[in-house]
Parts: sequence; structure tokens; C-alpha cells
Amino acid sequence: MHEDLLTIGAFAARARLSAKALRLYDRLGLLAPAYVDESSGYRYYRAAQVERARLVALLRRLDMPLARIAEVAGAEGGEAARLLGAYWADVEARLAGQRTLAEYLRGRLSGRSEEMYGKFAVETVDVPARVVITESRHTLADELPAWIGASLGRLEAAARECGGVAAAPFVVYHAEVSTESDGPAEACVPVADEAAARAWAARQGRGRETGVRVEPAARLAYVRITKAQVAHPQILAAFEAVEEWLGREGLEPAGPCREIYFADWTAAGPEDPVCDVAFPVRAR
Amino acid sequence: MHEDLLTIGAFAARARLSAKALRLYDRLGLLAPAYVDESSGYRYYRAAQVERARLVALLRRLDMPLARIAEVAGAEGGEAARLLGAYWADVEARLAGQRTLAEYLRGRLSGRSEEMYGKFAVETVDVPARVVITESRHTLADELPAWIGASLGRLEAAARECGGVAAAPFVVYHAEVSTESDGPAEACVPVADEAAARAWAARQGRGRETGVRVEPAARLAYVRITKAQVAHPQILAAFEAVEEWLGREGLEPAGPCREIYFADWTAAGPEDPVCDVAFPVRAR
DNA sequence: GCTCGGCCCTGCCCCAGGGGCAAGGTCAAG
DNA sequence: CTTGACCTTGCCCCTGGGGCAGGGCCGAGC
Repeated sequence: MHEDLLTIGAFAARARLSAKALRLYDRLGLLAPAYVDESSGYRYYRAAQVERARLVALLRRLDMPLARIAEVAGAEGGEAARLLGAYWADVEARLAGQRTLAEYLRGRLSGRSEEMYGKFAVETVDVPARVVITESRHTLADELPAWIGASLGRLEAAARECGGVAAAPFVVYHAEVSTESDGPAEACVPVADEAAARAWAARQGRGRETGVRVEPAARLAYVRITKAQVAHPQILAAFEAVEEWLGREGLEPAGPCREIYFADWTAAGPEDPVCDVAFPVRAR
Repeated sequence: MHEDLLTIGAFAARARLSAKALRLYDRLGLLAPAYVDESSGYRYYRAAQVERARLVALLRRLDMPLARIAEVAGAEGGEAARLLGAYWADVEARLAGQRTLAEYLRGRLSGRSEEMYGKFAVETVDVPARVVITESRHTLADELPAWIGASLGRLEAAARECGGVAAAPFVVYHAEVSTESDGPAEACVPVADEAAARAWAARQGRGRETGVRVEPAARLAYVRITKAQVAHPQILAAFEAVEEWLGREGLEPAGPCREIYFADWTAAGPEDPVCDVAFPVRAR
């Protein structure tokens, strides 16, 4: 028991933390007192611990979870700065998405919804049944674009062994259109040779979430959107436009919604149409 | 019971919300089902409610609290957009502060702390006792700069009735240096005429948190900082530099810390020294 | 030695915004 | 009639503490 030991209250004042928070950090192992009296349970902190405590307090002001604070506070010099940078980059990325969404919503709430829906012309088309090779994944919305690109790339390569790409590739959303929820998404590439496709799928094994199936014939209601519109949250307006049209027509979706990529993605400019947002409907 | 009634599961899928969330929103009155079966307790939603539910879901993606979502969803057209804009402006403002803090911390963790402390030269000075007129407030860090400006302005005006400003105005932090906690801050202006000051304070009444007192003579340890450094979180480095110096010298703070504004704030440029960050110390 | 006030302890309930699970009721199709 | 999908309520869990209750510890003054 040296003289530089501080009670929890004195330490809390110096560290700009509450005593309650310090007890929590002790329990979590994030900031243990230098000495704990066995009989009374009193916590005593060394003055030199103030520095670490203040670092924790400042990191908490960034809303960093305590688990990540423990990593940062436990890391050596440059590594701590790197971890903080990574955390902050995550925050900024999440916020960038939210900012886009906020701007979109503000526009919609300002009463421009009619203009926005008006921009979409809903069409219908009958498509025949097709054999497709597929790859499925549960994924979050922010990883979705990268996964779609990679997955369709792999499937198109595989399609060359299966008689070639027979129609436009598409992505089916089996659970939810596209939120941060991990509704399963299924990338599909129609191929010409069913037998070759089944052989290909058999070679992939179970682990890679690949498959072959027959996508049934359907009537699709769709809107055509540009490359710039294929992004959250703008694309939601397209889904909603189709759904609204279905409601007006008294139709029900007959299956999960999908995005059909009919154009060469890399060659397209931002204003080129590249994608149809579609719902299958029951033909009446 | 019309035909467009949806069970909670069907409605949840269309609204891109979980059934659990819908039950919560029902309980909070944010989104009540159109019909609840009395015997079974089953909730049934109208298809037309999907729009509101989706708005709620999107606003939740902005991490807007449900109470504010209720306000936005309950407001008429333009008002809703205004509320959303106000919320988002709050978010951006909070984030701007956190961003500054993150940059500061990243620099510090990169090992530049010695440089930063090295920039501050800690000096001591003995100041005599002074009569001060004061204004106190519990405030948050983000409102602090505005309050300091306004408060010192009022007090300097009042000082003209009390024999004039006798020395540099200062702000004392009675609880915590300067966090988001509401430790009471006290703006002080030294005046020449104690009797006039007491008469002035008597006229203010109790409500305005004003007062007159004698700030005792003290030895102050301080660092001088520029106008650009008078902001969170940079100013924390100044406080810490003084505290570190106290520790090295084996001294203890003899009272609450303070910021002494000795220059004309509006006339100063960003690199002009305007403020001393000081702790009273026991003379040895 | 006694008491008083100020700290300190643990333990419990509370907040948002749900997720997850259990036990049991409902509904519609076969 | 059964079966399985769907629905209900209720309870515990998460984070990061705030607030309060009931009780221990400690130094100062009497």
C-alpha cells in the first residue's frame, strides 16, 4: 500500500469517468485496480493508471465498444493507432451509407415521391423456364454488390462448360429485398446444357453453396434501371415502384423478387440501363 | 375482416421487418395492427400499412430512436422532412466532434505524444486574491464555447458598473476538466469595486446563477495556448501537459482547473496565444 | 468509546431495440 | 383428425452504464 494509491472516487475524478464505470471496467478486465483490499473489497488505483483510464474514456466518446477498447489499449504503439483507424473507418463507412439514405428519405418525405415513382415505367414480360446454375449466400447489404460481381463472374466462367450463358444472369432474393438482414441471395446464370450443368454442380460438392435447378416460366413485372440506380437505397425505390404497380393492378407477387443484369456491367456508363428489377406475377 | 389483411409474418416480410419488431412497435403505439383477433390475439395488418412500416424500417436504419420515428411518421409532408433533417444534422454534428477526437487520438497513439507534450512549456505565476463577479452553469461540452462567450460578454458588461475589468476573465471547472459530463463551469470576471459588485449581484436575484466571491491568491501552473487549440479535444492535451508536469514536480492541484482568457478573442488569429490553461498549486 | 458524515461495497431494476427460445394456442390443408 | 406452419405471451440475453437500497469502512470530533 504505497502512498500513490487512489480510492475509486478520487481516481474517477482524475480519469473523468464514473465510479460505476470503473467497477464495470474492473469486472470486464479492462482496467483492474492496482490493489483490492481483501476484507473491505475497496478498490485502489495507482496514479499512473490515470493515463490508461483517460484513453478508455476518450475511446468511449467515440462510442467504441469496450471489447475493442480493450484491444486498442492492449496494443503496442503503432498497432493501437491502426486499430483505432480501422474502427473509425468502419464508422465512417456505415455513416456514409446512412447519409445517402437520409438524403434519399428527405427527398421522399418532401413530397417528391410522385416524381420518383413517376420515373419508373413498369412493364411485363413472359419468360420461359430455364436451367440455371446457382450460388447462394447469406450476406449483408454492404457486401452484396461485391458478392454479386464475384459470384456472377464465377458462374459465367462455369457456364462455358455447360453450353454457354443462355440468357441474362440474375440474382434472386429469397427472403427480403435487400436490407442489412442476411436474407439469402441466389446468383443464377441460365445455361444451355442441363446435363453438363448437373455434372458441374456435382463436382463442386456441398460446401460451396452451388446448385442447379430449373427456374420456372413466369410472367415478370419489372422496371429498368441505370447503373447509377443499382445501389442502396435508390434501388429500393425501384422495388417499391413495382410493388406499388402490382397493388394498383390487383396482382400478387408469385415468387421472390430478382435483379436481372442484362448488360455488360464494366462497359456501361452510369446512365446506361443495365438491370431490370422484377417480381414474378401470376398470369391472369 | 377484409381480404387485404395480412398476418404478422406476411406483413413482416413485405415491410422488411421482423415479427418481433412489429410486436414491439405495436406495444409502443408506433404501428398498430389494423385488427386484432380477440380470442387468439393474432395481429392482422392492412396491406396499405406496408408503406408506413417501411418508412419505420428505413428510419431505424439511420439509428433513429423509435420515439423520434413516431414523430416523423406522424408528421405531415414537409414537417416530416424537416424533423428528419434536424435529426440528421444532430447526427452529423455529433460525428464531426467524434471525428476530430479520433484524428487527435490517432495522432497520439502513433507515438507523437512526446512531440505534443513537448510543445507545451509549463510556467508558474503567483496571482493575488481578486474580487470576481461570476455566472455558473451545468453544461455539456458542445455548448460550452457558446456559453463561455455569451457569459463573459454579459459579465464584462456588468463589470463596467463595478469599477471595470480588473484582470483577465477566466472560467473555472469545478467538477471535471471538460467532458460531455455537466460538471459545473463558472465564468469569472475580476472587478475593481467589491461593493458595487455585491450590489450588482443582489439585483440579479437567485435565478440567474450569478454571484460575487473572492478568488483567493494562488500560485498557478499553466501552459499558454493559441486560439486554434481552444477546442475539443486539442485542449485536453494542454490540461494533460500541466497535470503531467505537476506529477513530475511532485505537486498536487490545490483547486479546480481554469482557462484564463487574456486576449481579445475576436481580434486574435488562429495562431495567436489567447488562453492559459492553469491549475492552482500549493506553494512549497 | 461513540457517533456522524462521507465514501465505498454488492446487488437489483431500468433504458433502447430487439434476438432467441420455450410452452402453448390457431389455422388451414391433406 | 392430424400435421406442420404460424401465431401468442413470457422470460432471459446483449451493451454501457444510471439510480437506488442496504450495509460496511474510515477518519474526525466529542
